[in-house]
Amino acid sequence: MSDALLDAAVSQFGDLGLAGASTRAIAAAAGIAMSTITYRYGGKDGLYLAAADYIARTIGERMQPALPARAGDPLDRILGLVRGFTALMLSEESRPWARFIIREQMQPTAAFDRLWDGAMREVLDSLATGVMAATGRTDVKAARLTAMTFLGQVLVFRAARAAVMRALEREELEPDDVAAIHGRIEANIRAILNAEAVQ
Amino acid sequence: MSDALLDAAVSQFGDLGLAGASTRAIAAAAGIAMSTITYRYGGKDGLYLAAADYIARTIGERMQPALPARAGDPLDRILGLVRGFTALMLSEESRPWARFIIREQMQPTAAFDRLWDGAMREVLDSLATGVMAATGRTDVKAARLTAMTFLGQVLVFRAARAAVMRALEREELEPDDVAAIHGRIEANIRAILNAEAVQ
DNA sequence: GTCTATACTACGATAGAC
DNA sequence: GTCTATCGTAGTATAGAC
Repeated sequence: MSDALLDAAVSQFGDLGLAGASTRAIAAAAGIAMSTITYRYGGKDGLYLAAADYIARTIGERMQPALPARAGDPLDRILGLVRGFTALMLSEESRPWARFIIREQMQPTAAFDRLWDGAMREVLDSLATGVMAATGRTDVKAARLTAMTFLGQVLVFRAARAAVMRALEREELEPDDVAAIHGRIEANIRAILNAEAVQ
Repeated sequence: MSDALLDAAVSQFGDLGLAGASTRAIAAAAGIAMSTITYRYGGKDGLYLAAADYIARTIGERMQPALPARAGDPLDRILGLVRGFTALMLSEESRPWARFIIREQMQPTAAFDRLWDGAMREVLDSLATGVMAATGRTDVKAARLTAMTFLGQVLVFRAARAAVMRALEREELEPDDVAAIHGRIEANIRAILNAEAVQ
């Protein structure tokens, strides 16, 4: 379900933060009166939480297909999950809500619980399970740590996008940059899991 | 050189962003009158840029010892650089200015140039040079991409700190968590460089 | 339910005393 | 140089018309 008000809220909260965004501007972008926000969500804070739910729902839908830890090669499952996450992080679509999430990571509010429960925990668990299966190791915390380093290699291309663009000397990501990033990450993960596997 | 006003500015701009932070609150934290900010830096924007310079200077000083691409094993140089960066990202000291930088990454302003030139470019170049030396490869862009994935594995522990704490089921990072993170990252980098090295 | 009006608060900038 | 006092602007919330 699409919602003009929530789209505008995610975009502006993501770009400017809770304090920086204004309900006037959000309402204007959504084509409604500001007081309608008060009516529907009780105020700015309520709208912010609703935006978090909206993001969690969207990510959940996007990642769902890759999630189930069904039978199959664990390495393939991990690579599929990471590739999906990478594509998401590189996409323009992810920009506003990735910003939203990173802000919440740095300063969690009640909205972070909704993001974590609604979208993040499942992805991390699925990755950690795959890591254990692929390496033959059983330390859950260690597997989660490894999974985190996988996610970090992907996240950096969104969270440090400005530095990435300077490093690549580009104005924006070209298709061959995207391919190179996918290839680099996949090679890294293969190397790490390979080195970690118990004989 | 320490400066109460710049410390307060970095902290509050980092936590709340340019729009969210207020000059009144910054001045109060620094124990000066708000109008003194106008006098010294011309206004809020000027203070923000000065804060960026201050951060770049601080990071430059911290990373300086590990930077020179002197003789020695390239793998050791890389691991030393990454270990220093990891210690910085895990430290409480880095919290306020890491937030500041990540905000600038997501929405670069003129302040990003100062951060990039003053602190980041040198670290990335040094890492990329090390990657080329360690693997025997000569593609600079590819080496920078690899360096970025190294930094991403470190950055995630600051940028996604809230998720890390939930994954580790901790309230705050304990010494053995820090040791495990250092060990995980080092093992990953060894595996990646090893797999990448031309025979 | 959604709008327009308005009340109230907090912000950044500036002028002028010291 | 640093302060206090004040101005204009923009923010959220609310009351009341439709």
